[in-house]
Amino acid sequence: MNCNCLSRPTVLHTPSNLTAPTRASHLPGRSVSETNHKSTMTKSLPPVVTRFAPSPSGFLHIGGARTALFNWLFTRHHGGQFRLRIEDTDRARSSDEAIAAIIDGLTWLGLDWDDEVFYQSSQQARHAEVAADLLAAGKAYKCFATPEQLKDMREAQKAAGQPIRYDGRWRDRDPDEAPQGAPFVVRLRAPQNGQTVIDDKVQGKVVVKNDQLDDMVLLRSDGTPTYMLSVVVDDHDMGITHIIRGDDHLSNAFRQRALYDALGWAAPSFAHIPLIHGADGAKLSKRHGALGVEAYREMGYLPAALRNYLLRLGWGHGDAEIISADEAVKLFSLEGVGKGPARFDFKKLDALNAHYMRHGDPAATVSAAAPFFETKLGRPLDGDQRALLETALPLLSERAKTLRDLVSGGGFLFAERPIEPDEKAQEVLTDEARKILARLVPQLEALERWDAETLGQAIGAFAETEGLKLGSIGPAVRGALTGGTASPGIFEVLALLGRTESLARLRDQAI
RNA sequence: GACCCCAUCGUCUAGUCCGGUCUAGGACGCUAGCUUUUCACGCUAGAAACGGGGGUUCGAAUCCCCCUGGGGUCGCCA
Repeated sequence: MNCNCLSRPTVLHTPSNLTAPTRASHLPGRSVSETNHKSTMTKSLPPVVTRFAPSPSGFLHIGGARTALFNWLFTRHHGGQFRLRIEDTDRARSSDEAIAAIIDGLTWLGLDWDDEVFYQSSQQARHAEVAADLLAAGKAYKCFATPEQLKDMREAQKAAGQPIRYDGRWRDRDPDEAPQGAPFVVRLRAPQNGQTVIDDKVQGKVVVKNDQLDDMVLLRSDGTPTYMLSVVVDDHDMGITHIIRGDDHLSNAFRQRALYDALGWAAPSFAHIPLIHGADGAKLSKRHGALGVEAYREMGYLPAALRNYLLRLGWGHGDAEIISADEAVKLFSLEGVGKGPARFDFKKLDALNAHYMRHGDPAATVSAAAPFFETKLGRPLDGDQRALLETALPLLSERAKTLRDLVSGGGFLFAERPIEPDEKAQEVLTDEARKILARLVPQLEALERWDAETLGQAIGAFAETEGLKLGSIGPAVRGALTGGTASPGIFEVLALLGRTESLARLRDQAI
């Protein structure tokens, strides 16, 4: 697979990091020249510029997050620029909350973008101007067909078993035939013969006959640009070199390609990555399991784990499974992206999350876990408690898949006395067991050192003098200390809780 | 319906481009055993896939065709 991107002419693009970051500086608009400038920049290859262009009508869902990740990885791998563009052309369906959620989600995942956020709606005038130019050049035309007429047309086509597409009724008709002042849309006069070939970086060579494509709407009857026009103009103006996006845009690419050609612009490279499906194999949509990334955060997943999981979903590199962000940047390539859709599997995400909790950066895990503990406790963790959490982390994470599991397994650390043993613990804390506890307490009180090893020896010796096996006193100690029947080893728990608290909890249950 | 895309264990994938080293590898999950103060972790072992049919070839998971199955798109949404 060769990279024809290297020979693509680039647009003259002001390095945005050199301009003052004013409110308007990220609006290239008509200041962008269309001059091909390859000769003056021969020594450096055209830089890679990618973009993630979500529509702010929902939240950053998992599929979008992966698209962003792949763009980010590809860009960082090539040392290029990764831009964030909010496709808010449809103002009615856009919301500030959605924009905030997208930005929060990307930030949480550690996907940083270059330059300021670009808002597509800020370019409407530019888009309309491009359409006007096309109209003037005869490459676009006015279509006076009403929505009702088009609806009828489609129904007729469907009834006749014909392909559904605009029939070109105004393509060659004299605009003067339309009623005076009638509303119209502007459509692209797309080629009707021949074929269009897109050498997709993931899907390979894809060919579509031009007679399959109809004349798409560029400008709505209210004069606003459609998505199809906006993306092409913005991608061009922003100097985007590689468009990496969901598979669902593959057919759009052919229409957009026609627009590029009409405009005389070189099209960027395309890479259409497969969509993510739910565990049942059905498409992951907003109403079917497609959660926003914040939902994964709330479920207790670490960003590093989710990122690693998303990376491996649809991309592979030999047997590599655990891949750090740095390694991913080094290894990532579009060639490694699979062509088929992948199903989302929580079990594997769990496994990855467990790995990162156990072997990742402890400080990051503690920071991520703290809010979960605080929510559970209803109060903030103080410095000592945070430190306690950090020392307990290795023990706790061995028993957890998510940060939530950390809370359910480590809640005893911050529980307030007297601890209420749960049902199972109560069964273990028989009168007999409580008496044993009473005899154990003085033995522990006498200890000079209070660490797991010393405690282990002391309790072992106690068991021996009592003529008991460790297994018959352990559960009671655990029940008294944690209020439950599952926890890290009791010696470790004793050490974690400290002498004062441990003894107090044991006395609470002893009789 | 039309057009386009895809197809290896239950799931994610390696291998496919450059046919033989594939009695198809890894990971998650699953099963069994070991370890063990509980729960886990860990370790060991195991079950588990080239959708079907035709070709091409000495030889095909790998190349070609058809079928089947999945998916996407067909808006004055993005």
